Amino acid sequence: MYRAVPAQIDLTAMEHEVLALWEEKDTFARSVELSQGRPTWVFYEGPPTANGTPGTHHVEARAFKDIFPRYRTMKGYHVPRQAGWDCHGLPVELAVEKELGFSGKQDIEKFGVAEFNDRCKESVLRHVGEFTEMTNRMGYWVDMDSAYWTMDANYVQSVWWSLKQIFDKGLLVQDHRVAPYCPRCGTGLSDHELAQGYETVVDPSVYVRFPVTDADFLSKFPGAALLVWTTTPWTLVSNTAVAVKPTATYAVVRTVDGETLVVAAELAAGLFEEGFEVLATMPGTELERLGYDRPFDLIEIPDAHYVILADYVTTDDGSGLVHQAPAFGADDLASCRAYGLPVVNPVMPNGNFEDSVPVVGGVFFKKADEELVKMLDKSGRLLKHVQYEHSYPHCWRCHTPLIYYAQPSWYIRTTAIKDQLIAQNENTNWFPGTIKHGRFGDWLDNNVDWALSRNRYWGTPLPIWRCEEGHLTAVGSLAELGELAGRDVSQTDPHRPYVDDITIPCPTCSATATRVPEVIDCWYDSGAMPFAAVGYPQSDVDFAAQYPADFICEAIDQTRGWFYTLMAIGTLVFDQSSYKNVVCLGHILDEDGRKMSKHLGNVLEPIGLMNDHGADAVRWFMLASGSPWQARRVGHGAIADVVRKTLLTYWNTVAFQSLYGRLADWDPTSPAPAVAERPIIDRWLLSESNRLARDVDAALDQFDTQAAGRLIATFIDDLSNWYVRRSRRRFWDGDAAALATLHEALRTVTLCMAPFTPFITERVWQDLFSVGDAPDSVHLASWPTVDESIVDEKLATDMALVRRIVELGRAARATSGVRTRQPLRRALVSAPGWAELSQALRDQVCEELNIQSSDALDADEAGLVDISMKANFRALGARFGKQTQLVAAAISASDAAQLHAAMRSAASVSLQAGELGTVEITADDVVVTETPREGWAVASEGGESVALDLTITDELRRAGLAREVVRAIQEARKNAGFEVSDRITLWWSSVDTDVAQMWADHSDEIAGEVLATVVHNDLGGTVNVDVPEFPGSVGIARN
RNA sequence: GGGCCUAUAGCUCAGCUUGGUUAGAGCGCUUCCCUGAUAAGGAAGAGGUCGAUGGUUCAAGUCCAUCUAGGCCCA
Repeated sequence: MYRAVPAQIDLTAMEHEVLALWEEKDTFARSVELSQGRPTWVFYEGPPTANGTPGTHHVEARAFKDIFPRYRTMKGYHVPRQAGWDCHGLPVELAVEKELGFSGKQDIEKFGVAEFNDRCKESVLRHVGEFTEMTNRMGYWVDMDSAYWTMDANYVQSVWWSLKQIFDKGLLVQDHRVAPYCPRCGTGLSDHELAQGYETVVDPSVYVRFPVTDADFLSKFPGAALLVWTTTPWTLVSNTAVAVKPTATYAVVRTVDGETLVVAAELAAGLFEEGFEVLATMPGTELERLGYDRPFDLIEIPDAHYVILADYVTTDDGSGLVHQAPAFGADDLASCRAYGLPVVNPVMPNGNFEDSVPVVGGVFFKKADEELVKMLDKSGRLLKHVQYEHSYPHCWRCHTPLIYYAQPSWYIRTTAIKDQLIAQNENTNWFPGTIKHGRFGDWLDNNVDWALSRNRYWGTPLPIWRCEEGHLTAVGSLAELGELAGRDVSQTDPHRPYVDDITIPCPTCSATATRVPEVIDCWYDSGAMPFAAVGYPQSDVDFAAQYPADFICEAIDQTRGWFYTLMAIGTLVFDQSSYKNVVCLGHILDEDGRKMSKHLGNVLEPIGLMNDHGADAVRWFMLASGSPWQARRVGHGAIADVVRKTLLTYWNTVAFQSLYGRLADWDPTSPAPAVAERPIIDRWLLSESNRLARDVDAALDQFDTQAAGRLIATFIDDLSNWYVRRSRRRFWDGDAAALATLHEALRTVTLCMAPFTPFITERVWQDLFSVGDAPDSVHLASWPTVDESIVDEKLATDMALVRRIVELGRAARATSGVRTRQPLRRALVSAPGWAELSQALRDQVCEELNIQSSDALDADEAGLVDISMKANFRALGARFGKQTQLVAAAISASDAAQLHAAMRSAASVSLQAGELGTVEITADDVVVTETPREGWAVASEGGESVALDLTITDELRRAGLAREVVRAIQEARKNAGFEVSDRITLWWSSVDTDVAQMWADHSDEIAGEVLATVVHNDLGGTVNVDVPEFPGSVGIARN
């Protein structure tokens, strides 16, 4: 026996009950336990950075991270799900700095690193609580009790171990890195900080002559000079090279002043407006290694000062020749390094030139511009000097102009394993596929070494100890460190400042070695989670069994974040990427298509959103509404739609089944009638539900939640608005086949939906399906088994035709103005396939349209119909190609009726198609539409038409009246608050003979419909029934 | 500057892989119908140069190229 299911449901309240049920029964833990021993499907949770409150975009990612493990569990896999938290990093530090009102590293040092890191840790713990609450509320099943924390001592040591592996391979090295740097605060800035500080400034823009010194070149072009453009004259002191674009065309020009200059050909006209003469042109490649004389001779830069090639150079502005100062530009550094050029930096960390530099010694870098430009002018090097307005990054704290500044930095030489990375990517399945060779593939193709170190505090300390001699020792664990130090340090917090205090005698020279001051990029932490999360290799785990992941999922911004670091570290340490399938989500936007941000005030708070609409609705929206790969707009309207359209329709069908199942005292565990014995509409529904289970399975196997969701939504609509609508009468009668069929169909769709909407399906499972030896949770149940013998594609096609014919019939009724309650005698149907349809299916049409009989509109009626015919281009195009139009024209020009008649008697017909001559046409080459002529209500579409006979006889009119009476009584019953199962007594009274005749003919039928046990031809009843335009009175009373 | 994604009804989106001649759904709007599960359901109507241009083709929303606009990532 079912539990009673209310027709109305408060989704949010229901979800809280379900959460309590899961809690009480420990359902998640049991679902993982019960699958022990089955094949493992490996999932890695990408740790959210716990440095802020969770947003709606986290719900999106977590919905996807939840659905596939649930689905795979139902499919018979064991899917452990370990949560994780990303604890380190600059965002956490910045948040704490803000809380403490700090404005830079000096404040942190003053405050104390130990104290500061404690605050960072505390901040992480605080935010993790909010994530946990959101995660629970949305029904994301992930084990938070065993969560990994990137700040845990064991985690840090796993990271150390992996860095040691990389160090031992010679791939962890120290080098220079150019990064934005604030000379006042003495700190580098992250990209995020950089974005906050752009200000519009006016800088000098200078064109400077660099005289060529190459003898060969000068012999061809005496007195030639390179024309070089820059907006940072102070960097000219450090000029090391000049870069040209290898693929651009350069010209040697003679100006009106008789000067010989080298510039990019396409920029010459803009630079020399007074006119110029082109002496020669050449590709950039021919200028390579051309020597020149540098503008200032203030500092030593050995083995330099020639032209190099660099792809990044553009010919959009300037001169097409770019001055290179590798200490002050990331591009400069990369291109100069390719030529082995030296990196010379005369600017001190405080932003001033070193005192030893002539002229500008002790001057703040930006202040030097003026003096240097004056010198260039004096020496005759300056060709052109204009003021140039552009946006330049400033420190967001102190507004000091930032300097792009080379600092020593630790790198992982990922470029050395680039080919391996590309090969690993080839073996990875991306969803959507475009990312693989697009955004991610491009990133790998243009791989640069990973700048690993950060000059910060709250991070995994770089485990390298260095002695005065410069010998480096990589350390893989606290135990190892203890051995080296000669004392037990296993209980030491492996963070700064504690780990900094541990010194070791250098294994090479025995001098004292101290840890290098840097911490590492927190992206490395998260990329190390496949092994660090389980404490490998220090712990005792079967690592091979859970590496690599079968599935990971994050939003698209992770292409250069986690997706990359996971693959890179996996490849560096294990020669294999850490994941096989990756789902890459688009971003979530607000209702107006803007990015959600606190600044704009358009953030949807996730818990509020879920309490407004229900977590199921939000999940369904994320998973099945629109394309998950694309940026999507989220708003209350769209989510409310999910509730109304999908969830409540599903729920109401369940409530309907429960209501009539209970009324009939139907036992879901009792043997059901054999499928083959059931009415055709039951067989259709069972075929559809088997198709559903099969097709949703196939879609989810390909990570396509959108397609799967569409299948489910369509099925729910079919279920409610076709199967139940058509079968209501059988449910009123407690028909066992109908109850069994709907029960089975609901069971299938409930299982298919369970990974999407875990709450409502759990509730339905409890109410309808958790009986006998069935699992006590839908989430412990298996994916529905598909019985292919029940799938009937022909029946699906036939039913689709029936439903199209019904639609046409409804349209015809609407145009005729004859309401549906008025029975009609006959419908004529013209549609391919109609003639072969079984009587049972035709009966569906008649019942739905309230028509007594339906017949094929065939040759016998030919005189009554108009026939129109048009070409079937798909068929004709395949046969006639270029001549298709000729044949189509011939078809429309011919007499449709004649042609149609000819086709009925012969397989093919000859037709004159203009210059093409005679062609043979078959019935497949045309689309025929037949429409009756007079006295019929007609609707047609796409070669199918329905005609209704509008003749209304007295019998039909009385039958219509009987229906009218039934409807009025039903309404009265409902208004009077009768239960649907209440039996009644019926009274009627009328002096009209026609009405009397109607009662004589239809009394039993009416009584049956309205559950009347007795009918009196008299006045009476407790409830008066108002039948419109009824000459007399009708009354009812509950028995 | 580079890469990727997107552009279809007032709004949110399918359709594009596999080209076929009145281009679909939902929401909203107008009119009507139906209703003993339903906050439902159904019919008709208004509303579309399928971002622009050019090309391929007998035929282009769909394939190709270029462009425009927006978004994301990177410089």
